Amino acid sequence: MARIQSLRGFNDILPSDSAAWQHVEACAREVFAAYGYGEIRLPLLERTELFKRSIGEATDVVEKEMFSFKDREGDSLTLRPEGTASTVRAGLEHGLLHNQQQRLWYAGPMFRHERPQAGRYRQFHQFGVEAYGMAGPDIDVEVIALSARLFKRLGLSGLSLELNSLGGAETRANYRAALVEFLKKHEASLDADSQRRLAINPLRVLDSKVPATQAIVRDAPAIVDYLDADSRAHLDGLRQGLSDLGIAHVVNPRIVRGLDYYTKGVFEWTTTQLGAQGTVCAGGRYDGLVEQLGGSPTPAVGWASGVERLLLLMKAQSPNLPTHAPDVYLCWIGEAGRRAAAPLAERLRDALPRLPLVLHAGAGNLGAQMKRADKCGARVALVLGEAEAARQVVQVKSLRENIPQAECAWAELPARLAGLLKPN
RNA sequence: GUGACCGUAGCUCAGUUGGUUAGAGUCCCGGAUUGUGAUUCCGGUUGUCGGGGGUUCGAGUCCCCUCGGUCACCCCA
Repeated sequence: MARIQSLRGFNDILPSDSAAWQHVEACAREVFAAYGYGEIRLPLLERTELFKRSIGEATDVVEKEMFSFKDREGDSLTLRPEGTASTVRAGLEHGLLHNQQQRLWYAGPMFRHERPQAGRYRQFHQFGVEAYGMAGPDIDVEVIALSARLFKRLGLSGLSLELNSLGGAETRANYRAALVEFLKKHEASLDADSQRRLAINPLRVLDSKVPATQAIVRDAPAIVDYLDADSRAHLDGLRQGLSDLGIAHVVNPRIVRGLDYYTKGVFEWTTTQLGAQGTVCAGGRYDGLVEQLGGSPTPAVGWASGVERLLLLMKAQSPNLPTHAPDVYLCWIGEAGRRAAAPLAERLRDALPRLPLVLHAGAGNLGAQMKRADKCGARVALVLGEAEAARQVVQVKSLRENIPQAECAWAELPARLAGLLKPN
């Protein structure tokens, strides 16, 4: 009989990995709090129309990557492919964006119907920040500094920050016209994909990896030369602010972003250590989106980061990620030991609520129990037999360090075990 | 959506030009040690060889289809 398996690209996160996930999430939460960002929790399902109107009809995400379906009333619904659209929708719905500043963060699963590969899954997890109501580059600098601090906290190295500016709507239109004019002259020499993009989304041609196309694109007009004064000043301010904070970056005129709502400054954190999916965090300014979704004109900037990619990178860079290994394994022998063990375990948990302690359950002689204690990664095994129960003591055996086994009275145990608690 | 490679025990894998009853390591269980793990020794359990069809006296092995995985294209976090 065929067993039911998870859907393609939908992964289970097992206990052997979930400690590392929790660590990343906890670090992110702390950093968001340190900058005064408030969490917003959003539904996973939205009206399809929301994503069409925000991300853009002609983008790949909307054209062919959304999990969309009709519900029982015949409405078209979509599992969210990203978080920004929902954040704006919720902000407008609850009046969060009207004439005020907001610093928000979110975290959770996103869904895109793509062919899975390293660092790319159909259900993947992002956390992101969004800041509303602040037009100057100082807030762009802030969200980037926040991301840099987070990556540092996670122990990541070797990431590089690339910036570009897409300008406002007007410069984008001007630049687009100039670019199309240039590319038309070389149309015959472009690869097939780029020829197709020329008609649909010419900016993406800049991003092509085909060598022949790259050679042509090298001489193409650069958007930087078309920037309006406002966008120009914004980019300069952003760069200055980053330099003031010592955050290294390069301007890469070829980074474009596949979502239509971006304006002015956009950026990506990338690594060369993750194969083809090297972008670990990306974002930018989207000053037009709030108005586009029915609000008043509101400046906005934000980014999103992929948790799976961060974890892949952490695994590649640091050999020991956190685990769920308990500190203490309590073994017992005989009926008297068994009956004394559970109350003792509860007393220890009362005294040391954060001490992970596993009480042996089920069958198994002492040898088997010690084996379990070792295998589950405990640092200390406690042994409680008939003799110990009668005298209200336990044997304390260190499993990881060369410390002789010693006896300890129940009353002294909390003090003795407190030293095992991990800092923080 | 396109392409390449790969599917044999819970895990990592071997399996000869097609040839008896499909193997190893690991893991797990028991014992050597009726109360001491990680080392050692002994014994034991673990299989729809991804699924279906075909060729053949005979298929884990060859062919076709299909499903799944990995990586890349594309795209993006």
